[in-house]
Amino acid sequence: MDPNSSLHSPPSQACLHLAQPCIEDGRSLSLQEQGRDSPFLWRQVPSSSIADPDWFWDEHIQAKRARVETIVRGMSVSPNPLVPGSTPARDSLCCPEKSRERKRKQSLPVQQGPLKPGPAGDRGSRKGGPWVREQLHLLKQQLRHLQEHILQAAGPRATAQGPGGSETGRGPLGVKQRNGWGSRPWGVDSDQHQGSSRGRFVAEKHRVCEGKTQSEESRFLPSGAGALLEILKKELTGAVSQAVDSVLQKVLLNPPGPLTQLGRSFQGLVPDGKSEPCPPEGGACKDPLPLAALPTRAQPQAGLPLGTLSLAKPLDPPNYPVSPRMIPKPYQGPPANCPLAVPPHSQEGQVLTQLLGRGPRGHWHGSLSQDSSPQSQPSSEVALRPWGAAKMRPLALRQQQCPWPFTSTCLERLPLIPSVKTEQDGLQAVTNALPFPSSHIQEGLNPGHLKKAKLMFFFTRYPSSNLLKAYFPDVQFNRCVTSQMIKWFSNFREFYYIQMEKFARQAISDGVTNPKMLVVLRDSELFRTLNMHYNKGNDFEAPDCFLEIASLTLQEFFRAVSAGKDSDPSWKKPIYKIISKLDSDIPEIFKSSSYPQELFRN
DNA sequence: GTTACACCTG
DNA sequence: CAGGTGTAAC
Repeated sequence: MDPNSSLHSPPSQACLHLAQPCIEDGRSLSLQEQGRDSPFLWRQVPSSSIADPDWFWDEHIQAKRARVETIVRGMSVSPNPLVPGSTPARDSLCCPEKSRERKRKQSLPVQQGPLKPGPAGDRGSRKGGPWVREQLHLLKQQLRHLQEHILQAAGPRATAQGPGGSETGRGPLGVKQRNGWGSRPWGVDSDQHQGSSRGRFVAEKHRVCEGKTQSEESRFLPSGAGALLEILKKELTGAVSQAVDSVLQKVLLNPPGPLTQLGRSFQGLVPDGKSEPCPPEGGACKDPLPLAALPTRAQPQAGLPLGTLSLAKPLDPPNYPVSPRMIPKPYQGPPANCPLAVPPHSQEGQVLTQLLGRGPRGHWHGSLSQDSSPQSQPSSEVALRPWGAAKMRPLALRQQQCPWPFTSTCLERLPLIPSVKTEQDGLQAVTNALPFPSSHIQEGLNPGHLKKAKLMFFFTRYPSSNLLKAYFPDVQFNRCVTSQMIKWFSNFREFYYIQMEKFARQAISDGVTNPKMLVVLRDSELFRTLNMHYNKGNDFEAPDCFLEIASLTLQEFFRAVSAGKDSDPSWKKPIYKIISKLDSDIPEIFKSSSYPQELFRN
């Protein structure tokens, strides 16, 4: 509404407290540093096809596709985290009531356990990061090889494609491919979905190279073949790039390690059709923004007349570079295990699943195989989800019970399931090449949704049901689900206000007299408490606007208590009213159905 | 009557 | 975090 009313409160020290570690390119560098020779997958590529005659194009194409699949398949059996069943069977398959009880007691710990930061967390991130990088490299290498082969196949007509001949293709292509995700000639989403600021940067750089490369290649080909070649290359490149992008997105959103922070530049990456154009240049991808300069709406000014504050709670398109800066934190990710049984038709997704699942919070990233393979065998399903096997029951199974605590109302969801599945299947068919289907409606809320809701609390304390619907596109909202989610936020608020009151009283008892002295900083205990509650893994950086809201809330409590208003039974109401008007826009990235979840149920 | 909320409880 | 309850607004 009034984005400009975002009076950035100068006085708020919170805004100045921006010293955040910028680990931006730790990953990028690693990506390039990683060896480029990763032979094992490419051994499978029959080099003989290189010499295929022109008229063998079709077969050649098929072969290449097959190879891509093979590669992906090969990757899908890569080492996988294995977490010795720390998670008991999650759902009771018999009694809904029991199921609910169990859910209450188990789902939470499950979520919180791995999320818990701390010394023990190191293992995961250290493992996950390199592994993911390695996988990314493999993908990129494969892409490069594919293109080389294509070029070489075209070569016979052109220059000799001897050992040195490959240089023809390798030169320019090599450059292009080293940054695999930056090269998407056809530009399907190349512009909007760079997985990171670096990715974008790289992409720009290579677009230049690309033109040259292609023109060079074209010279060697007959016009028709050249066109075909281009198309092929685009397709192949696209598939791989998309996979890389997707993985990258997931990885970055749920960084296994000191990857990088990124803005919402990749928001559109999610193949859920809800992608949004990446803001033209500028801010979008440069994330390590001085948050202080962000258009945080509704920046409360402590001491400012409330009337002057932006009360808007509307959803303007937030240009809000959320700064889902992933704080590199040690995370104990589930150790890898190596699932052998892979549903044949979900390999691609599975690769990604594994990539993602290895992230620090494996339980967050679920296996996606269910979507792509509705009939996937339970056994393999379990095998693929070592870190939460029990929780990741095959959809088919889950659907037959009410997975959710709501015994009566929940039943109404059951009829929806078939259609949901149908939709998923359809999507799967359409987006066959897509790494993972992210647009599937869920008929219930899972821990990932809870996590997301908690993070959203940083931006909105009083979300409307419509807002929730907008930000949980993968949730099939019904009365039951809506109530649950509303209840979540109610609980969040409860905790929030309790803390506020507690700290306000403490400040008073500590002799503080000036409410403006009460500023919530990132290193303040209050913030830590809150952050621990809403952002346990600390994998998201709370926005500064939250600090400001927190500061204001604290001050309001302080004032009220100081003034003795707490004798009035409803003394908190005015505070609630104030705070309820200070919701900020939630970053668009949160609208992604796969952010930051993709949990076991997916 | 429904919805959303705060509050209390387990 | 969920359930229950009372309240208030629509």
